[in-house]
Amino acid sequence: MREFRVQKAARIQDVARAAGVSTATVSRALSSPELLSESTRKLVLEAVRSTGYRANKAARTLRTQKAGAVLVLVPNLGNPFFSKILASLSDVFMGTDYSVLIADTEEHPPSDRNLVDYFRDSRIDGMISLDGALTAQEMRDFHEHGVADRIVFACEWVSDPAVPSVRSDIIKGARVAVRHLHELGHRKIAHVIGPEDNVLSHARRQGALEAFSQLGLPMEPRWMIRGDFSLECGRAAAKRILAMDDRPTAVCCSSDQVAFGLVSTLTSEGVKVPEDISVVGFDDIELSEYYVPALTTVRQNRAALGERAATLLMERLSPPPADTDPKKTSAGTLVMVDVELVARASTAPPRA
Amino acid sequence: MREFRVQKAARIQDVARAAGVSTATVSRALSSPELLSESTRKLVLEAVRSTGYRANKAARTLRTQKAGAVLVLVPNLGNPFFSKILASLSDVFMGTDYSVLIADTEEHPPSDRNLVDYFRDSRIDGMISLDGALTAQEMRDFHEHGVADRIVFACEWVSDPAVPSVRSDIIKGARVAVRHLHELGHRKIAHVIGPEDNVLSHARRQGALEAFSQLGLPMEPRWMIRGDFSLECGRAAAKRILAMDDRPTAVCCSSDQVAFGLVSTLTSEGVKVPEDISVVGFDDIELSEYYVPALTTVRQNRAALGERAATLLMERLSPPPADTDPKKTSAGTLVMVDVELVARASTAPPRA
DNA sequence: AAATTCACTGTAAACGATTACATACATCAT
DNA sequence: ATGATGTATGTAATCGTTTACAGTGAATTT
Repeated sequence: MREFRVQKAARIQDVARAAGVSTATVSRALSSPELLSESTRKLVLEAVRSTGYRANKAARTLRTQKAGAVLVLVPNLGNPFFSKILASLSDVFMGTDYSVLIADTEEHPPSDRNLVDYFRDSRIDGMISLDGALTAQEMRDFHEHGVADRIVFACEWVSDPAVPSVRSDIIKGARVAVRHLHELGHRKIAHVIGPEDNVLSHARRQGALEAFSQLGLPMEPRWMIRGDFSLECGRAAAKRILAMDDRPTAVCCSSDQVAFGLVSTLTSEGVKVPEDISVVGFDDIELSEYYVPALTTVRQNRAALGERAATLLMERLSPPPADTDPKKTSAGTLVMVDVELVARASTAPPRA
Repeated sequence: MREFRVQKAARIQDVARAAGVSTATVSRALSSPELLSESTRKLVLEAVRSTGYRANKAARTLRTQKAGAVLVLVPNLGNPFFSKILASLSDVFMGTDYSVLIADTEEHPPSDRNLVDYFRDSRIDGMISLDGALTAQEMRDFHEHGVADRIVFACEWVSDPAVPSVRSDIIKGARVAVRHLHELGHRKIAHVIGPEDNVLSHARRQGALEAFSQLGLPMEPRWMIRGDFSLECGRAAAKRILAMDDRPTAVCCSSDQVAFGLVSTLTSEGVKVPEDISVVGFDDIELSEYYVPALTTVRQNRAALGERAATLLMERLSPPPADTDPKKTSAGTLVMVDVELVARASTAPPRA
């Protein structure tokens, strides 16, 4: 095996010596080059190059009180819906001075985590939460430690007007899903809805109700199936539906995953989709287009959600020059991302 | 809106004052409590509690030269195969003093990233790469800066004996897939294989060749379809197959995603799976069980892959007491994780 | 010619922990 | 009584930056 000589990392002092200047000058050459004369700057930069110098992040963080990192809170990293948003977030931050830390909230409930500590021990400057289920206590902690304005919610959110959020137009999403089914001729429409305490469930229900009342359809309580957003929940919903005397002719699901669980189970029980029952998903993850049948669904622009949330957080972390109207950023912000129906093969007119 | 008084964070000095001891004692109370007398320890811990003290990570990192963080390199965060492994990795580290940093290598090719810098500026202590496509230059950098022994590969790997890796028994996987199809009666078996330069493609091919020669089957070059691991590639492969005069009766795919793309396209062209063509995937991601038809595939134990990689890295970062045999850990390690065939509905005997 | 300004650069004090070394006191063997 | 040993604590140096402040000439103003 080859031998390598491990060279000790150069510090700013070494660069200063190599260039024949003070450490202050080296520091300035890197962070505020406009303060230096053309010649010194070149000199220092050359010394930086030749020594292979790289500024120590810990020292810099300690001195500047800026961590240069953000934390992303993901409810379930294994879920492709979230992981795609994470990908888009990380893309934005890669081009900046911020590192991206992640934490999966699923395995770590509020009791055995302490989010505000990430701020307090200067590991992070800001946070993006894809999880709307932060506790009231946690939000209080954020306020008490003055970091509430360095948090952005994406997808889900908490009802705290001080904390901005980026979200899809869920209400519209639910509405267009129902409209689509109505146009195809469906009148008996079931819903698989998320957990009671979830903000998305509320919005979804509101959109559906709006559409139903506008179309003069009754909202049958027995066709509201409570669940969550998982594959397993779709399977359970299918079983509920199969057991009904008077089955719906179409189902709106709380996520694409639910739709997959539903279709898979219906199909293996001999109920055809879309011939016997039409199914609409929600999210439009990559796979939906390749499902059998290709899934009709409401597209959430996940790339945009991530990108907007990241941008929003960065703006808050390093506010633009002070001449900007302070009122503009001081208020809680709400960025709404449009959704659209993607009609594919899992929906069709009901049997005559 | 409620007003909050933002309290300035307590430093170790404040705790020392509150407890009437020196900062050294406070530090010891937290990191080596056995050095202190029972009474002082209690005294300090109470002061820590009352001041709400939390040690500043940057200062600690600077002083101890340990970052308390690891970087996970993911080829494509949006891919559920990887994100599940990431979830499992992050789970292990959550219980420790390490934070998890992530970087998506897809959007950031070797040219515009500098991995060794993460080590050099003391942002991280170690790294886990799910990407086997690190350049030779990058590996050389790691060696030169003496950090090669703080890297672990998972799933994919590079051919560097000094760097340990955790991987599935891919060769066996390919073998059992072929055997399964053979047992069902298939003799005309096609393969969608990954990129030429990918380590997994090699292993896969080797396993398939072994099985073919043992079974006395010929390996028809025209049934080797080059591709990658994506949905789109599955679609392309389907088109290739549809265009053939003499079609295979079964196809082994390089991933479940490829299988989805393949099945989806075959089906929409009127070719039935498994009646006309059987399809075997690779990975067994959550969705495979819920696909239509449920996908026969080779299960990679993603939770184990992540967990083992994380454990392996931690061992290397904080080696067990020196009385352990040094030879045991100094050599490159290879942890092999078992795979198994999961027979579901996408495979069946060929048409008579 | 003196005073003022300006453009650069250097000196040294932080930032907030950890830890080598020194010290103090009690205990114990001789 | 004396020195040795051990236990518990304190003092102060250190990690590697950034930046307030001070200083130095040269250019410009009065």
